[in-house]
Amino acid sequence: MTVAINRVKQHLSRPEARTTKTMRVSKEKAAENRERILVAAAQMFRERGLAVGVDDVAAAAGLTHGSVYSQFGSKERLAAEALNHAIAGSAVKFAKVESLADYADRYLSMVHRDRPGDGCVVAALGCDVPRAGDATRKTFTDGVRRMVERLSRVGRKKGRPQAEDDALAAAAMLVGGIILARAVDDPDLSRRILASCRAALGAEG
Amino acid sequence: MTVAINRVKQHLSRPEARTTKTMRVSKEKAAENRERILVAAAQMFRERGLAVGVDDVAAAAGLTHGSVYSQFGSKERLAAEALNHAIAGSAVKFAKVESLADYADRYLSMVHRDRPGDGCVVAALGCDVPRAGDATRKTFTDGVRRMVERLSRVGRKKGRPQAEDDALAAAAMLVGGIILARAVDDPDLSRRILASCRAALGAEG
DNA sequence: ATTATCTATAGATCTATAGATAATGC
DNA sequence: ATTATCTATAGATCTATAGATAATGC
Repeated sequence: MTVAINRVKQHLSRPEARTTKTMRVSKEKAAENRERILVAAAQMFRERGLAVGVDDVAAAAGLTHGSVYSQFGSKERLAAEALNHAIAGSAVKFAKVESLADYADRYLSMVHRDRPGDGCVVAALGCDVPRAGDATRKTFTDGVRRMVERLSRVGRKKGRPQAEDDALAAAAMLVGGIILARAVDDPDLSRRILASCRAALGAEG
Repeated sequence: MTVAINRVKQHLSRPEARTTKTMRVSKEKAAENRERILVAAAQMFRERGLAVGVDDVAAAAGLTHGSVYSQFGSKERLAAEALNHAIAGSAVKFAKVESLADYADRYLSMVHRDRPGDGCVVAALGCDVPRAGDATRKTFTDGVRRMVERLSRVGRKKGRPQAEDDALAAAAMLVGGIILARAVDDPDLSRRILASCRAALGAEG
């Protein structure tokens, strides 16, 4: 339904084009379209996996798949750019976090569990990435690095030489915790998984 | 290639059928075929995700997809049974583990990382399961429960009331650790992830 | 002249079903 | 008579490309 609305909107904004089939848009508009494709792709890939079709992504952005190919050339490049976009968003979201406990509280929340489309790429696509293309894997690895860096910066025992070890282990527990909480079909077990991981990482819970 | 060999084998075992197109097999043979489909499916789903086609699975078992539908009725039921088969296999593998450190050492190994087809279903398909059918999710949840039970049984601090909490958090770190180690495209980072998680869980590393 | 977009379409795949086949197992 | 299997095929869907279109931006 968003699709139809977007399509209509674009037509309404240029009434003289109503009878024509296609049109070329301004550079500004094209950049806007590109951004809209990226936003849609970033959300849909996280929600439904990398198997989401190019046509679905395009439709969600109010365009056709031809436009996506014109902008990105291939699905692989679209995926890599979309992941990058999502990772940048997460970096902003967690920029203000000040302690590991705080990080865990936000990351291992019910909200994050229930809204994968707005959440961490690593948790949403971790299992799919080994089967994805090189560009996608590279972008993903960058996301993991950023997450680990932030974790080692907010780690409680900053002086310790094992700061990076701690951050890597914490990242694994965060990612594994959300993945398990999402996958399990028992709401109570799901809640216990999140709570246990939060507790293990020092959050009050 | 395994495909072709299997097909030939089946034909060689009944030479009089060589000229015919199809044949019915004995109950015993049918059960054998079913088992072969399950083994192939369990491995392929873990390696390549639930998106693997029915035809690919059938071919790997030396049969056609029609046979799979005759045996399982739908892809969903095949997937659920295949996961169950794989989970049973893992239970056997980890039955002898005696401590959390031992568990971590085996689970967070390079061998496990590099052979997802023979490894833990939870780590291989955790991200895909939320998007799968109910039967698949249910079987998966059962697998998580079994893993957690075993972990709480081998937990170092058995007397503690938080035994289950510890097991849930440990499961998250194990699963997250393997997933990250598989996804990342930097071998050194991958090794460090495994080592850090092993250390955090008390393994000597 | 360039180019973002659309339409149409090719060529793969994928799940599922229908109908034929022929041996099994009663 | 039953049934495990195969073949053929329907009907979706998916990635990608070619060619047309028409406004932009020089």
